[in-house]
Amino acid sequence: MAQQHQISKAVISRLPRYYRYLRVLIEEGVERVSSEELSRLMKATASQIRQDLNNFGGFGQQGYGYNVKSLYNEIGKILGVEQAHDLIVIGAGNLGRALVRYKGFSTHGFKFRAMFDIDDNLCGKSINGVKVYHLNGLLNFVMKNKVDIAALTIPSEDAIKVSKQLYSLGIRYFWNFAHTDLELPSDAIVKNVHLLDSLLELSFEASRSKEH
Amino acid sequence: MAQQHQISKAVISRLPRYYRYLRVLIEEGVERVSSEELSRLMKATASQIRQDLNNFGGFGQQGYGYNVKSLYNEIGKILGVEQAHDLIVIGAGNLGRALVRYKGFSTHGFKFRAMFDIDDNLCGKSINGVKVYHLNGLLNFVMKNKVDIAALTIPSEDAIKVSKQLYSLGIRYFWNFAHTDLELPSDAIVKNVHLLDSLLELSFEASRSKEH
DNA sequence: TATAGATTTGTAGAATTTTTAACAATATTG
DNA sequence: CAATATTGTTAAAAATTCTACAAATCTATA
Repeated sequence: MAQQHQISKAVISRLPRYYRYLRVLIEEGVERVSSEELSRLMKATASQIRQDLNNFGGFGQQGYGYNVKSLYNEIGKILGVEQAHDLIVIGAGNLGRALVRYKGFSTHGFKFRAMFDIDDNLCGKSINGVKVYHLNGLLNFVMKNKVDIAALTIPSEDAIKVSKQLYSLGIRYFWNFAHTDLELPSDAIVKNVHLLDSLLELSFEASRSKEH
Repeated sequence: MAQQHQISKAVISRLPRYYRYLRVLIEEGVERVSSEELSRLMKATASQIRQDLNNFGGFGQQGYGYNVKSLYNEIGKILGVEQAHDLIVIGAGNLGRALVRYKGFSTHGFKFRAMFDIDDNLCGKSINGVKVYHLNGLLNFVMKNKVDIAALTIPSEDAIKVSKQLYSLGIRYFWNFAHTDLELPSDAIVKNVHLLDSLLELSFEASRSKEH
């Protein structure tokens, strides 16, 4: 096994962005790229790019730069897109439906296996080929199927409750869209998408500039 | 005008979270809170909380702590929830619809004024009281109405194009859900919600832990 | 093919930013 | 009024970013 020195959060959060830009370069038929070129494109410093990538190994070559395709693949490996990830979505409202309908996830190994809701009008339906079950069937489903990640698109209190159930069933990865923090043991890994928080940051900037 | 020393991004990104927790405390009828109590609740250090809040003024009192309600209001002011913010949503798909349907935004001063789409089946409809117009009418609408923030829930290329148009019409605040960075002058302020990026971070953690 | 000059990485160390610790100053409480 | 609680703030520690450059490779040319 390779060395497993701790990668900083700041670095991890930038990886998907590198991945994104590299994909664009591939689509444009670009074969090689230097950290300098990439930095201009991404509005980052070349030094940061080199240092970030070097956390995972020397992907570049002096005098040449980086091979776009192979760097893309390496970052993909690091991000785990080569493994299949099985997801369930709790909540089949607009947000949940938006998730299962977005094409981009499936091309990176994410497979939506089921949705769950308490609304009887939704249960039994299929959204983009993903079946909606009643929340009552959640426990049964999770015991019988491989589930890696649970996406939570339900109100805060429900999200806290359901995430605890899912944790007790062994699920450790949560993609949380509820407007609250989850209350889980520390080995659970939660990625929050707090839309109001992000909108408030925008509001902060907007109000602030008006003061001048 | 008060001093306007630069507030760090890290601090700003924590403000909405303070705001969220304080609201919960208000709902629970809690009148005062110390940085120590809050830190336990929020899993942060008390020191960080005190220092963050102190960027904006001495809201606390030695020997007492912080008055929950007044701190909540102060942070609300800082975040600009007292001003009305007029939003438009570009893209009336599931994601756009999820935004205009979510109750939480309107209670903080955010008003969705219109949605725009190119799908004729959607145009003319109303979603949660918000009318969907054809994208052709965007320019006209923006010239005749106050628009503070544009939410973009359309594919990447379209988002880049439309955001440039909106910028040229004077809009400076963008809430971008497209899977790309926008290409705008530096006085535009963009908050990105890159769902795939956030899912990939989760995938990174999941893959990483499997290696052990 | 050999070679000189240009390019570009990987990395050590400096600078900056962010977080945490510690405590004097001050208010609260009984 | 003494004991306790808790802030605001200074200073230290830790984390992150940037600068600078030696080492390695590439490219063009004779």
